[in-house]
Amino acid sequence: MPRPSAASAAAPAPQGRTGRPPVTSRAEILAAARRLIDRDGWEKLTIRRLAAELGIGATTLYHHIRNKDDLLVLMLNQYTAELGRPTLPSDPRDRIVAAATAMRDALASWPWAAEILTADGFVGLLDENALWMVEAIVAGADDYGCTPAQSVDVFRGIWYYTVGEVLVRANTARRRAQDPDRVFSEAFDPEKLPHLAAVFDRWAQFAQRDTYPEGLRIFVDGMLAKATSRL
Amino acid sequence: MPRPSAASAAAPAPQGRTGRPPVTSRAEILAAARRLIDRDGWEKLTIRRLAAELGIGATTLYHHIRNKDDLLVLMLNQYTAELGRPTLPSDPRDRIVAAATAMRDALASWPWAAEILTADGFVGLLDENALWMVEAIVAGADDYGCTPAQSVDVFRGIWYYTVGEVLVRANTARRRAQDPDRVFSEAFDPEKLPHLAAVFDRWAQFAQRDTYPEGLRIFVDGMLAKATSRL
DNA sequence: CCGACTTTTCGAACATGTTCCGAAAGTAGC
DNA sequence: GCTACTTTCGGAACATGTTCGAAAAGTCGG
Repeated sequence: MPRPSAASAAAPAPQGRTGRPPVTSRAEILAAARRLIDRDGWEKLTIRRLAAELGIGATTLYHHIRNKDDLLVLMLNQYTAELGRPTLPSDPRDRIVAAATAMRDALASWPWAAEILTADGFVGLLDENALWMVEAIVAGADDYGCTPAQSVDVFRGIWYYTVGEVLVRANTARRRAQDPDRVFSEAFDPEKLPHLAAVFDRWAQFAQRDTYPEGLRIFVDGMLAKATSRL
Repeated sequence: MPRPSAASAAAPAPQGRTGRPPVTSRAEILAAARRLIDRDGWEKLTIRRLAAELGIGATTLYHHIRNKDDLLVLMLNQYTAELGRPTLPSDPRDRIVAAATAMRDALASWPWAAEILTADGFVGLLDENALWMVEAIVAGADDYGCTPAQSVDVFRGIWYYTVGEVLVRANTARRRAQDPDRVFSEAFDPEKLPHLAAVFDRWAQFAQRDTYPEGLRIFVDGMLAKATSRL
C-alpha cells in the first residue's frame, strides 16, 4: 500500500527503506496526466498513454493509483486545492447558496466530471480541499436552526440537484459537439404529447439558459423554511 | 437503417423484400437480453453473451441496435410500456409531483439505470411510453399558469434532481454490496470540518432515508410560486 | 439460369481498463 | 559475498464495446 510518502521522485533511498526503488511517484503521475490533458485533450487520457508519457509500463501505474477513477478524483482534489476558497457570506442561507454554487462551478469547469461523478462513493473520496463546500452547506443549515438530520437532508437534496445538472450539462455539451443543438431528435405527436409538441422548437433555446442558481435558491429556501417550521 | 419492421422473427420473406434474410430481429434481441438479465443479473449482460444467447455472431447485433446504450434505452422503453400509466390527479401541482415520482420510481427499480442516464441526449431517446411523464410535468406547469419557458424550467429542475438522486442511489447501493454501509471511509478532522465530524457516525443512517418526495414537493412548490408571482 | 443489387452476417482486429505473476532491484543480517 | 526479505516493475493475458471489410444469401430484371 503506497503511503503518501514525502518523496517527490527519484530520491534513491530516503531512509533505511527496503525494496526496489520506485521509478515514479504519485505526484509525477498527476503532473503527467495534467500535461497530457492540456496537450491532447481529456479524451486522450488513457492508462497506456499516461504510462508512455512517463516512460513506464502501463501496469506500473496501478501501484500508485487504485484505478482510473481514483486518478481522476485525485486530480479533482488537486484542482480544487488550486481554486482556493472564496470568503463565504455570513448569512447562513447565502452561505449555503455560495458553497453549492462553488461546487457546481468546480464540476462544470471540469469537462470530464461526469466520468467520476458516477463513481462509487464519490463524495467519500474527496479531501479537505473539496469537502469545505460540504462542510459549509451543513454548517449553514445548522446555523439556520436545522437539526443534524435536516442539515444532512439539505445537503443531499442540493447534491442530487447539482450532480444531475452537471451530468446533463456535460452530456448535452458532448452531444452539441457533434449534432446541431437539439435535445429531441424528432417532433412530438401533437395528439399524444400536446404540450411537448407546442414547445418543441423552442425547447433547445429554453434549455440553453443556465437556471441552476435560480433552482438552487428555490430549493434552499424551501428546505430551510420547512425544516425550521417543524420545530 | 433498420426500420421498426412488423416482422417479429424468421418470416422468410414477408413481402417483396430484397437482401439476405435476417436471422434475428430487434424484438428477439430485447427478449434475449431480458432473459439474460433475469437469469444471470444485469452485470452479466454483455454484447458477446447476448449474441451467444441468440446463437449469432457478436457483431451482428450492431445491425439491429446502434450500440449498447441504445439497447438499454430500448429495454427501458419496453419496461415503461409494461408499467402502464397511473391516473394522474387533477390538481396541476399534484400532477407534477405524481409524474415526477413515477419517473423516479421507474428509474429506481431499474438498477442499471445509471448506465444509460449518462448517455448523450437521454431524454430524446425515450418514446411515448416514457415521455408521458415529461408531458405531464410540462402540462401541469402550463395549467398552473406558467409560461412555456417557465414550464420547461420546471421540468429541467425536476429532471436534474431526479437524475442525481437515481444516480447517487444506484452507486451507493452498488457500494453497499461490497463494503459495509458507510459513505465516508474515514472520519473528519474536527478542526477543519467540525460540522461534518459531528454528524459523521450518523451520516449513513440519515442518508439511508428516502427524502426524494419531500425534496421534490419543496422544489415544485417553490418553482410554481416563483413563476406565477412574476406574471 | 445469370448477373446486378441489396441486406445481413460474422470473423478479425483495435483500444480500453484491469488482474496476475514472475522478474528486477534494492536493503538487512550474516 | 551470500542469502533472505521487501517492494516495485512490467509483460502477458482477459473481457469489454465497437469498427471494418469481405463473404453469404436472398430478390429482381432479363
